[in-house]
Amino acid sequence: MTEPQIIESATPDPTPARFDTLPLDAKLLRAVADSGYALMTPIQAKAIPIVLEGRDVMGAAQTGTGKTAAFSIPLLQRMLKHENASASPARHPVRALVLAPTRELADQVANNIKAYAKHTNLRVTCVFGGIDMKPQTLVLKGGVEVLIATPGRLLDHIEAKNCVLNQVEYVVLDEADRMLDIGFLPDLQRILSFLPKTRQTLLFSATFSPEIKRLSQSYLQDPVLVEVARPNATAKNVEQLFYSVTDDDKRAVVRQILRQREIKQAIVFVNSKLGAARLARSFERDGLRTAALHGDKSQDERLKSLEAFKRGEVDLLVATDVAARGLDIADLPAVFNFDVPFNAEDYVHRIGRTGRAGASGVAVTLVTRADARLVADIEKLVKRTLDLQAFELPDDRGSRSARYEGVERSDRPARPRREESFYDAAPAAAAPRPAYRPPAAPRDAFFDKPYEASQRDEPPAWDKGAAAAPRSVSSNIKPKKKVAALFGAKAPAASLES
DNA sequence: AAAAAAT
Repeated sequence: MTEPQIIESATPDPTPARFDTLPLDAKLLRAVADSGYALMTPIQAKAIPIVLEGRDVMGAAQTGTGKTAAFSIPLLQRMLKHENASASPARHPVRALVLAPTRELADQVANNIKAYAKHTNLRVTCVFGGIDMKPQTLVLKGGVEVLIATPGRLLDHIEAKNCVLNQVEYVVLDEADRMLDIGFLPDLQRILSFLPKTRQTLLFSATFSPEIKRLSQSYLQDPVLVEVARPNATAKNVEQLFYSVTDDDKRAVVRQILRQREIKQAIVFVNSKLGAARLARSFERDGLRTAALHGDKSQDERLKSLEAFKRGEVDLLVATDVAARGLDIADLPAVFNFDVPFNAEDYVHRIGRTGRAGASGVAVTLVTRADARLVADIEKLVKRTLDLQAFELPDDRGSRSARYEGVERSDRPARPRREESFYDAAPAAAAPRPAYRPPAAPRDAFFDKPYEASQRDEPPAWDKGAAAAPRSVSSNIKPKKKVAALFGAKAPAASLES
């Protein structure tokens, strides 16, 4: 295997190039201008010319820097330029396939591509699960050139022979490292088995572990690695705060920070669907306009929650990692990690929901003593020393729910409906005092010393087996054996690390 | 220890 060519730029070009300097069809340039873009971001400036050349690309750039446009605009240009001569018009084969790991992201990417393609004759559609297949089937049978999909539903359509994929010329894996992880890989491989071997393949993500880089080489031909800044880097414009808390204090801490920093909107990430549902109810009782987004909700509810949040009708979106990747919510000021994510990569993606397109944002991560390993993993991945601070709540906790913690629900006094808004009704307002003390008085020795990746506490019960070997930073693909098994003996040896 | 993606 040949070494991939590496195009890298640590510092953004000081004079960003304009889209209209690119050799693009006027129809595309007009659509880009309609979208309000004149200047390219660094990943766009680097990747678009290479995609236009027809090369396979692995593109890595920080969250919120316009990766979707970086692959879709040159892809549309190539489709306009290179008519599919072999296709018989009656068959309407799909020419470009874009795969995404969540339904909401597939929908968003499809809407972007539709906007860029609006002056062309290319037909763009999106299929994903959770909704009726029939309308999707009708559209597919009518003919579609650009198909955006989540893996499961696409396989359904393939099996039902609703779409023809044997003439696909372009494949994009958005959030490529997620698409290549163990949970998606079997579906992905089945889908790829229906596609021609000769095609242009594009992989894009903000995070690529060395293992995934290696693995992805078996899906790329003579690829160019386009990297803007260090891989796995977090956006510079996101302030990252880490507070040591107890589980019981978490909700009050979030409320306190919302008030203190006057944060009007935030995503609160939790690690489980049930946790998301419960926490959303709790914030709702506190008078915050809250919506939940997780995989146990109907697709209709999921889209409604997200739309309400985007429209600003909702203050808090309590979500699982279904919302961690790719979702573009304009001007979101804050992200909370109510639970520390299990995968360090997901930390990078979660906090990437704020600070998009150059805006500033704050990311607050609540850390309990059980999270030491996870925080160390994040530290190692983002190659930053994380400053863990103690968080002191005001004496009165400012909340009924905190005071009645542990009391049977039926024993609680009926909660009066709030009339004032959450922010106006601040119960702690009478006692203005700093929300937290600097870590001068750490709670115990655990929080006293800085985390180190090598620091190992007694392994938790669930992780006894792994205690001997150091934990992989890329926990997505921890079970190396399984990955190797999928690829048999011919696991690719070429590495992008040089 | 979990979520996501098909039903």
